Amino acid sequence: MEIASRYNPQEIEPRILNAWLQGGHFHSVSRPGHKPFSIVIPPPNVTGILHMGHALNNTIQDVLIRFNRMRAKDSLWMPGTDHAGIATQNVVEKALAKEGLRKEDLGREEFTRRLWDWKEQHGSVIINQLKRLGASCDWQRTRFTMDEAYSKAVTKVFVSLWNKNLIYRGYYIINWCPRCKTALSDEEAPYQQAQGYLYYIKYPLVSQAANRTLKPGTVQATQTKYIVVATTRPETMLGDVAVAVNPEDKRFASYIGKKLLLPIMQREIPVLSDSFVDPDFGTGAVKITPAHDLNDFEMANRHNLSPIVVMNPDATMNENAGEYKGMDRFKARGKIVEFLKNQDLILKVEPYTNAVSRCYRCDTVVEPYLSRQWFVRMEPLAKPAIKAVRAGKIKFNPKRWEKVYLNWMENIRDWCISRQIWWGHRLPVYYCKKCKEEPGRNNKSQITNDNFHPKGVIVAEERPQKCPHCGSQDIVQDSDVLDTWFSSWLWPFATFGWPFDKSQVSAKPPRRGQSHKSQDISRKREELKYFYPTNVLITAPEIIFFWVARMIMAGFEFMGKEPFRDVCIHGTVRDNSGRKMSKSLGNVIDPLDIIDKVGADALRFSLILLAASGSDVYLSEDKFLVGRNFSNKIWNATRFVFLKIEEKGIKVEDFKFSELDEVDEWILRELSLAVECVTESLETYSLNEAAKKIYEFFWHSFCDWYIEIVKDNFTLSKAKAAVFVLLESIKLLHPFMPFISEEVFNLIKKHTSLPLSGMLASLDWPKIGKHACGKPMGIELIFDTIKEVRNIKADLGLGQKKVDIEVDCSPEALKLWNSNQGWIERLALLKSVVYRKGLNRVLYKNKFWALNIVMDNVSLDNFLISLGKKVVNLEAVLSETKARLENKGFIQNASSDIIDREKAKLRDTSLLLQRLLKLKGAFE
RNA sequence: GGGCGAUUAGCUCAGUUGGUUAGAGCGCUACGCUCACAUCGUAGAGGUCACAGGUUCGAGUCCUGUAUCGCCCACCA
Repeated sequence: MEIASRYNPQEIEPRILNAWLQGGHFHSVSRPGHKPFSIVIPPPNVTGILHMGHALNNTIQDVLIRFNRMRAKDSLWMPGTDHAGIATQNVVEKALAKEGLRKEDLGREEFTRRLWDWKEQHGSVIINQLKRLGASCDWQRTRFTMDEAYSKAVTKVFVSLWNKNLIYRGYYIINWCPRCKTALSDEEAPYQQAQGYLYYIKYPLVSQAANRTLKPGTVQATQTKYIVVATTRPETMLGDVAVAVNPEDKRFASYIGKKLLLPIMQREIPVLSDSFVDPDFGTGAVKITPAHDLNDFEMANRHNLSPIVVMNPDATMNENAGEYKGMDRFKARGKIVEFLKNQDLILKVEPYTNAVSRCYRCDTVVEPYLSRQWFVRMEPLAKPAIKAVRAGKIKFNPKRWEKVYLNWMENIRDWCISRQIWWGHRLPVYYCKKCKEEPGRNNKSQITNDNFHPKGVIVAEERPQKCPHCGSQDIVQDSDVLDTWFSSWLWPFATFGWPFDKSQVSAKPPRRGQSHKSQDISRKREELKYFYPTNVLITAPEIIFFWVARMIMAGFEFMGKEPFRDVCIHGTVRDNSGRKMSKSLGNVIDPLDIIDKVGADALRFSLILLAASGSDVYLSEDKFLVGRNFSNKIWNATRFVFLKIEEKGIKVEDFKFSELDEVDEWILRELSLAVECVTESLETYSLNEAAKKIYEFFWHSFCDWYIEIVKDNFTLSKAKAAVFVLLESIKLLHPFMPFISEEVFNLIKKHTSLPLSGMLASLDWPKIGKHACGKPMGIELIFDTIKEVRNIKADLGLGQKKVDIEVDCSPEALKLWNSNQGWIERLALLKSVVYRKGLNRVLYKNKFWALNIVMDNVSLDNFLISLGKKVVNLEAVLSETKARLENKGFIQNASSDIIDREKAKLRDTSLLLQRLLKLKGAFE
């Protein structure tokens, strides 16, 4: 026998993978008259390496894709990677640093070339890792967000939004990393708790402070009236333009409209009222620094105050900072505090824990910074996206995420899309130098957001030859690139080749009668029409805002349709104590390591079992043993079947069953129920329900009962049934454990003469109900009897000893017993079964037979104890049931079948109880 | 500060519209190397379903409140 007794995924998985890829089993094309099923992969970062989150996310997608592929749908899983602007640039910059170079040393062009080199060399790492996981993506279609065709989509979208006045350039407070010198999105600047200080600073009233200079040795501020403001960043006070209080706050009512003298800068600033100010926080008065704080910026806008930027892009103080010019922001903070202390302008300093944003790549404290950036106006885009979800066109699963989505969408803010880095899609924005100088990005003290289409700014898909306004050829392109998400939000349709630009070059040779370009384009158009909207998007909760919501908006804006019909949000993968897995915590479990140890199938199956719909997954290495053990069980069940077939020289050529007995019928019925359950569960995205059902059926029905029963009576008929069940089981299993199921399929082909060909991945899904059998069967009662006999034997201390039993039964039941006696004796560990009328003791009884175990000289202690427990239980049930049936309310209100059930229960329980009491009495 | 979720066996979780004696896996205990599998088999122990009220003939399930934990959002200087 050449089948190993242990399943060895390391040998099998690479071979199967290769066969799938060679056979083109994952490629899908649109076929008129067929049904599509499509998913676009959440594109991993091109710098990424597979982590458990990916493993879970992609396993779920693969299960759905494989399931639908087997249901003969044209199943397309679109793979690809994301250029991940800052992350990738960071990786390459680090590599450069090893050569002692900075990107500026190379210049933009050369540095970008290096980035592409890096991508060519390392960009497919995660793709190959996904293949090892078993992901059945249509790999021929693998896309990259900076592919030429994809980039055209990005440019087109930018221009289109600009033309509709949905993109504008303007000043706003953004997250600014002074080290990277770029704007960051909110997700790129996560908050961290930081220990700092809250400084309470006195701002004197001008009426009293007028003509007084607040310099050392002159008038003491304590002698004047003042307002105290609290701040964590005293250096920003140099840019203060006002102090705000709550209009309801009586303490400050008399100050409103008056002027304060801003210490150090000696600038007069107004006291204004704004309901944003929380009278209960700090002193109830807020300094307004519009250029360095988002709230202040918005308040200043409300009150028509101009911001004053006091820092340079590298976070040193600028010329607006007076004597602190050139000083680093933190050094300036110290100096300013020192000065204020000397002036007695600090009331107190309190330790304070607040949230500080840090750059995710270099950990530098991010500065809220007034800067000229490009924005997308989101509200108009959000409207149809909100409507669609409300109308149920797009469904979230679990549903609760819908609220999260809607809440964000209804309070949506404009999207800062420009980044001051070099890796990404460059803005299709050109400046005519003659019409208008390219504006400096920083140091603006004026908030003048641009008009709709300002002069000298040209937004176009192609670089213009000359300025349409003045004809000048002195034109420069904006140096910024777009936020990575500005390309990912187009993923569900841009991956199909949209917008089908004619200049796209096809790699395919032209076909007869049509130029290859137009042929290619019309095919792509068809495919988009066929596969879009995609069926379902599988992603993690933290991606809802960045990506899911934006894809929905882009879908409606550019396709006029939702990008997907269902969104499944799965949980986060955590370590066993609930912490997120991260390199810095050192609690990462590497999926590739698990694949090496137990196989991709075991990894996949374990993950699905653990990931109950949308709940977080707590992992430790031992949790993968479930999958490993199950693999081995499947393997050995298969091994057993073919071992027997070989031993008996049986030829299985077809599934024409001529002589099914009760046991065969039972297992076929169980199989049918499993098919039904798994199918329904997969249709409703209850993957773990489906996985559990397969596990339960295969292990506990097929292996524990069926195989055990047929072991010593392995006929042709049994072989057929066993192979049939095996074949149908691995079909059910295939979406979850594609490798082992495929290998079992190979073995079936090898050891039988069944007309099977191709690969399991392309086979049809089992039909529901085909083998359901309505025949009432006593076989399950036999199972119960065997269990009960084992149970009693264990209590009697006869666990592994063979015993004689006596059975009293009807002639009909006797037939059942006789025809199955062999395996009954084996499974219940019996020496013999004697049939006789009337037993002098009944240990077990059901509707059809009663049974006694012949025994002498055994300890009855345990048996009587468990008998006693049973009696107590039954008495409780009995009195409960009685009480229920005597309850008028119950009789009046409960449905008739419930009442009937209770009546039956009363009958059965009291009979059983009587018998047990009698039995107990006989022993005592 | 708002919102959401969770709380069921030692651990991780199921429990469908309220209706038999609340289930599974892992772990644990006992026995067994029975010729597919010790990555196995058989049996067993283990739960006042977080707490307090309420609705109901009947609540793990519905309502209200409390506690603890977790997550998300937010402009609190």
